[in-house]
Amino acid sequence: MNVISSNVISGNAKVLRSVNRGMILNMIREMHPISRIKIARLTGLNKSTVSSIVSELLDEDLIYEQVNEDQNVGRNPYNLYLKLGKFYVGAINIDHSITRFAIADIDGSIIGKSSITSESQNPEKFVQKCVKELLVLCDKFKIKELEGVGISIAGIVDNKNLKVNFAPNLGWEDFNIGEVIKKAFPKIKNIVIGNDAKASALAELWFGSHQLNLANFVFLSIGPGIGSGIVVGNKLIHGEFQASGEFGHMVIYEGGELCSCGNNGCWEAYASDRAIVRRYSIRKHKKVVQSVDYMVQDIIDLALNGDELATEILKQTGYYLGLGIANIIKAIDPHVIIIGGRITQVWDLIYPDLIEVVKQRAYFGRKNNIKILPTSLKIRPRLLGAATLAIKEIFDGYRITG
Amino acid sequence: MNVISSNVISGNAKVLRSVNRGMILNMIREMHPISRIKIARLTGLNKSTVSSIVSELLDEDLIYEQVNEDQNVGRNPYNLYLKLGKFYVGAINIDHSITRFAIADIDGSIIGKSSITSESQNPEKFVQKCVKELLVLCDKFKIKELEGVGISIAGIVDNKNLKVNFAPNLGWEDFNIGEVIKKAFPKIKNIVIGNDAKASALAELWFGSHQLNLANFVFLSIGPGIGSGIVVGNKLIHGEFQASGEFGHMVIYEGGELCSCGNNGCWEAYASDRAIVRRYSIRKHKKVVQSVDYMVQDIIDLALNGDELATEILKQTGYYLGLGIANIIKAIDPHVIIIGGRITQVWDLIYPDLIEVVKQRAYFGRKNNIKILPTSLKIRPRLLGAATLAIKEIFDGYRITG
DNA sequence: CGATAGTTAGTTTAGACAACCAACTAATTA
DNA sequence: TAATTAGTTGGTTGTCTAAACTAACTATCG
Repeated sequence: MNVISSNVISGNAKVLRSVNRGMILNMIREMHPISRIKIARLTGLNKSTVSSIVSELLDEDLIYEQVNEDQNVGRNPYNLYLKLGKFYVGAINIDHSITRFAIADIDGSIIGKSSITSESQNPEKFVQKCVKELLVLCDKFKIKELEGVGISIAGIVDNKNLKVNFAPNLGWEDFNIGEVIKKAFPKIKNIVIGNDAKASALAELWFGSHQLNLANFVFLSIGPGIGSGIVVGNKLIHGEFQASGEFGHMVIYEGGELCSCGNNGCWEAYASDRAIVRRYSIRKHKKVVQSVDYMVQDIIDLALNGDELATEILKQTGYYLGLGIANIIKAIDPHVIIIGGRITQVWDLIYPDLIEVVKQRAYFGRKNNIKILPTSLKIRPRLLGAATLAIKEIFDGYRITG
Repeated sequence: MNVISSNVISGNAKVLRSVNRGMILNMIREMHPISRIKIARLTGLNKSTVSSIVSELLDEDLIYEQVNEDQNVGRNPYNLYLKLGKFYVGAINIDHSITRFAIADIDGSIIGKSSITSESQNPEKFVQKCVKELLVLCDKFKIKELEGVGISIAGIVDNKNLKVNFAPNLGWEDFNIGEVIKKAFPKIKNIVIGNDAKASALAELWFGSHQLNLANFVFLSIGPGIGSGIVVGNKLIHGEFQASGEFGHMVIYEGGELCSCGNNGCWEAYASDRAIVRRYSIRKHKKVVQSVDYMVQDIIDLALNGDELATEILKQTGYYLGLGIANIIKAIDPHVIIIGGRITQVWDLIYPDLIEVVKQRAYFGRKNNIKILPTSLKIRPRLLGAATLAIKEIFDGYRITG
């Protein structure tokens, strides 16, 4: 029905250059060290074209070269590397209790970090405070300029208009966060905001160390609620209203437990940190005890020290996680599912029950192909995700698909 | 992690031409009548470039032009149209009971149709029979050559290798259907096979008459089971093992009704045609009666004639459909959900209960934006879908995305 | 052990291709 | 006849390719 479908564009010489430049730059980013000739072979481009683009990238200081000292027959190639220590981005992760900051290099390595307590009452003032905090970090690490700032936040966000549509934990609605940051950071080139789970997925995709093809995968972010980022063909699926991947509120038990959203039987009423605390406190104290953040870590620590009840509750959670993951597999059929959150601390505890349900419910003989793993990231995914949002802007360009 | 991500390619002059040619051809297909100048304005291409490509398309006989007789100031433009009556494709939809055939023009209009009873015992022989049937149709309508053949089938299929991985209703597994067709149709340019629900989604996307943007939508195919096709950014999501969109087997009621897959509480154990028959026959006869295909139409006819029990059972089905659809909305966040299957005959009966659950469970204030509609196709979606699979090959080319 | 052949990496230059631009023609109304 | 809009023509520009070149290394053989 619709015609110039969303982001499909026509091509000319400059677009062509941008496509090939982007391809080469990303290849160097992902595979460095790599030589011109290897790039030519992998991309199918003529080696003279590769040479021409590489010399542009050298001029732009995005990459550098070094002679390869291998002892092969023939002339040694120059190794090409991504250049670090030159361009930096700022990262802000706004969570319901703590807001974290970081400065990152374009390879995702963290230069410096800090954090403050989140304040939700006056979003404008709070974001101004965040920007100041970021500037302090820049000062501390003698960074004069940021190439961009990425903000990840628990809620539905509209990156195009730089707005937070709905962040229930913070109580923010239709807040134009981009405007506030633009005012405080008038010189900045890129401001990007994203949902925290989707940003985490990006971080895993770009900087994860699992030796797996993540072209099609789902990142599950388990916290008080459950969010996710769905990656298909190396790209995030955002959804028509930026609300895809809200698996936390899918029904798995029609008429079951009451969820924070007001409905019954949502997955996160069974498998989230909040559900763990609820189940544990009911069993332990015969009533529901609040304060999720504290408690879930306590329960995990108890389990790690051999506490029976805590262990039982967490194993149960593995089962419930598996139920929802089986649904995700049926919906998306990803190659891998990667899980982030405190629960990954007790991975060995939850995994057996989790994988058993998944295998039992994995339809169509995929039993041996299901890869479910904890995140490989050493930095908090949501914070590194915020950085990735900004880094992505530097490397993304046009792409040709066939 | 992976580098030359799947189907991303580098560009040169020829690829550029293909991108722009494809864009113009598809614009004529979707919007005809349209003039060169309008295409230039919409694509952003220079009008001389458009003229050059259009004259190529005229030479290839894919389009034709006609003077526009409007009374505007200035020279009248030539209207460009897609040329019909020149290229045809064959379509085969293999279902568990009936296999249908069609010859279609490249605008999706059906030239001729026929059908035979499905035979699953000897897949190779049966497919040979299908090919013969298609040749008979060609003969009947004096079509000398087919540009391609599309086959849609209820099951998991691997289009790359033209294999049926798993078709439980037919009992086929790892059957190389492409080889059989290639042998019988040695001259044919394109053979495409696809899952029936995914093919239906394509048919709705290409030839549906809902005046809606279907760039992001889900087609739900309700039959004995429930399958779906997920379209994101105008493209089908296939899944790592070609098994995405198998929403029929997601749990909505942990521990609930037994499903044909052996697990409990799957959506299709509540909302499929088979579930309708089961619930109706238990209430009517105090036991489960088999033969789904017959019975569901009977129950629908009863309801259309005012039968109370049939009406009640179908309204209940509306509720269960809504439950699963709410899950799909949370997973994918599509712009529209379109439903195909016999159940759409009683759309007015099921819709109120369906939409009520969906709105109740639609998180994040989307209550007024949810579009759930019956298919707009006049031809059986699964058959037109098979045709679309083959037609798509004629129009698809490289695309540049930003 | 040193000259030379063989091998591989990267550069240069000429040519092809496709899009762009500006000036043109064509066909209409005011 | 002026104004307007659609479409064509011919020259220009940007990018990729192909092939011949240079650069730098190893192997080997007299």
